[in-house]
Amino acid sequence: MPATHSDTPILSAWETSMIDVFVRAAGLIGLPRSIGEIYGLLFCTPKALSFDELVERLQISKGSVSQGLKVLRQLGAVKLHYVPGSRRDHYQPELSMKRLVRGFIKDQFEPHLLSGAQRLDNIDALIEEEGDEASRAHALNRLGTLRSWQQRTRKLTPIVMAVLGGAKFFDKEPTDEETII
Amino acid sequence: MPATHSDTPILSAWETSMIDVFVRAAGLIGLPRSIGEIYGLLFCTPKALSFDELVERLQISKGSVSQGLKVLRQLGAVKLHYVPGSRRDHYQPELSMKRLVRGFIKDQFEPHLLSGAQRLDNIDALIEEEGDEASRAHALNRLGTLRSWQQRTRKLTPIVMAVLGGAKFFDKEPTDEETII
DNA sequence: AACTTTGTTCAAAAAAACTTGAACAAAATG
DNA sequence: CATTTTGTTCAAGTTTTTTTGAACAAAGTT
Repeated sequence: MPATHSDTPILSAWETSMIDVFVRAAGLIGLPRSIGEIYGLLFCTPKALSFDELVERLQISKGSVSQGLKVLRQLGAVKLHYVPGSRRDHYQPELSMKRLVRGFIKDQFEPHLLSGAQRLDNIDALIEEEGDEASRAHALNRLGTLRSWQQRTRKLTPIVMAVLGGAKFFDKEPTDEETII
Repeated sequence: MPATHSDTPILSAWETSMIDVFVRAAGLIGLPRSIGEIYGLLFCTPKALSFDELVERLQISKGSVSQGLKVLRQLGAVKLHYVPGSRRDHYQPELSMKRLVRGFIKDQFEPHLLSGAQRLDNIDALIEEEGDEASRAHALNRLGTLRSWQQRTRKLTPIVMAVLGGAKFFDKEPTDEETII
């Protein structure tokens, strides 16, 4: 019997399938497969896993695991779990959907939205130094549309978070402030 | 004067910048640059543009424009605009954020959610044919978490649409049905 | 019917994103 | 302090995605 490697290197059928779900989900939000795999395996496993265990069970390189964990930490999607006997870092998945979504929005969405606001101001300036009155008017009109889209997107975020928090939520008018918790 | 090509082949500064905004936005939701460019130029331009005008002004291949318009049509992000004098198809951008978002969700998100539901049932079956009682219990527990995430995501969609519609919105309890419009 | 216009398709080229693994750094251990 | 353990970095390799452009189809013109 040519035992190439022992212990628990192979993933069970249900683990493979569940990891696959996370790989797809990762793809959906623009994250690489390896990140889906890492989070997925942590999600499947009862105990915290070390760096090495991730490398071994997922059969991916140390580089991928290192970079993947870095991103997952930034997103707040994994937490370091101190294990007394061991010098290694151990990881557990964040299981709160609300926190996962917040991390993603804060890290991947909001930065784009904010830089976007500045860009629109630049475009505004560029339009002012343009050709005839009529085309300037149209350009400013479209810019206004874009600004309204941005605003609405910003308003959406806290609402989404509120709903995920299982919160009671109330909103009288589109122009009103939201009452959240 | 070596006039390589005439008319309006070059984009103005503000057009370039505004198109850039859409290219970034496209990237954010996983669509190729060319699609951002096409929608962006349509968004900048007062009149409907033909296939050829898109090719010429954006300086991209016919293939890219053809495929890009196909996707944009599927998403409902562009509309065919009949122009009396011309045999060519002319396109205008969809300007309603609500419709744009709905198109995107319907086309890119919901399919994954639905197929996801089936996948979870398969995983359920796989877990049942597994090792010891304890690990099965944990696996089923995690599967339950995943199902609750799915459900919440499904609940979110109509809420997002309602908010984008500028609608009055009310929700007493997490478990309640939503009252929309 | 032959020709032109308009747009699609798809294989190949180009570009972008992801993964790997070897070299490296940091810190603990003996 | 030399050695081992643990994890990071990054250039090079691989894979995936996107773009191109030439061949093709469909439909209108003359």
